[in-house]
Amino acid sequence: MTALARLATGWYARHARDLPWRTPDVSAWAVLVSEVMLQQTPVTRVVPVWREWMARWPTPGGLSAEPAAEAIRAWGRLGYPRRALRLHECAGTLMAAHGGRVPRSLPQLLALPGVGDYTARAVAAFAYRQRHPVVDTNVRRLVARCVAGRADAGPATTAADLAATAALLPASGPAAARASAAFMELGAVVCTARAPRCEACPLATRCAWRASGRSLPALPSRRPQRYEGTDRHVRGVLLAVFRQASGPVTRAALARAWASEAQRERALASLVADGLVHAVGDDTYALPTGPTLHAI
DNA sequence: TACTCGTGGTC
DNA sequence: TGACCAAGAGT
Repeated sequence: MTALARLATGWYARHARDLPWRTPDVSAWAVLVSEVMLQQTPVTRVVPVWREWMARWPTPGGLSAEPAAEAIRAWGRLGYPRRALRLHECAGTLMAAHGGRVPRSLPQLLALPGVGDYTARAVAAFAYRQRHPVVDTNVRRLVARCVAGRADAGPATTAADLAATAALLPASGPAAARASAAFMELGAVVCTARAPRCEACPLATRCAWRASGRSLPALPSRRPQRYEGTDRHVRGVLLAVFRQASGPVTRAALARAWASEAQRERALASLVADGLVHAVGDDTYALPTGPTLHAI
């Protein structure tokens, strides 16, 4: 085992947050749902929604048997609601092609809706204890600092990221999975983007970035981050109307939620294009009702 | 590759 | 106060 993995794993055993999807007996389905919910969404907001989903849909069969609208409603305000739709599709794929179980191989996981490179590796490692590098934004930053001595990682995940992380992992699957969880946790709570807590870091004595004097991170790109008034905002406002309605929603109801007609129509069209909303009449729309597997 | 896609907390 | 950003995926 590499020294970094040993130090990180030891720290993790003492300081890891007590997150419900880390309980030893959680199913691969529960891990998969947690990973999708955690995509670009903070842990504190995911926890209560994940608990609700697991209580309601402990297996993919339960979710796939319900209309997609229920997944969208139960998604609440986690953001990026296409993830709820993909998770519902994913449950259907698991039932249709995998016997209701989450597959174990990376290629099969990658083929699932809503599962990309990160999530496939996270499920293989955390649910099945396989030895795959799990590279998220936290790990990339940790490795960039500790190993490469840079203030932050480059713009995109590359084969180099995977190779650099794989080189840190212990030989056995379970130990590698623990090390990956430890690296992610360190990046999330200690080696943070803005205010790293090097005094609390178990890797500090071996960190190239710290040894070289902690050069400042590059200035953030100047892409506008404004949310108020964007099309994304309008989509959120309109979809909230659909979530709260028990049935179909009229154009008039949407007009009450957002005044600008051009922007409202543009947002509605994009929701329809994404499959989050369907037209059910001339001036009426609703969350998607299908497909359900069967009507018992 | 670069862009789109929500939401709410933080400093 | 408002810019930044938090376990990415899909196109």
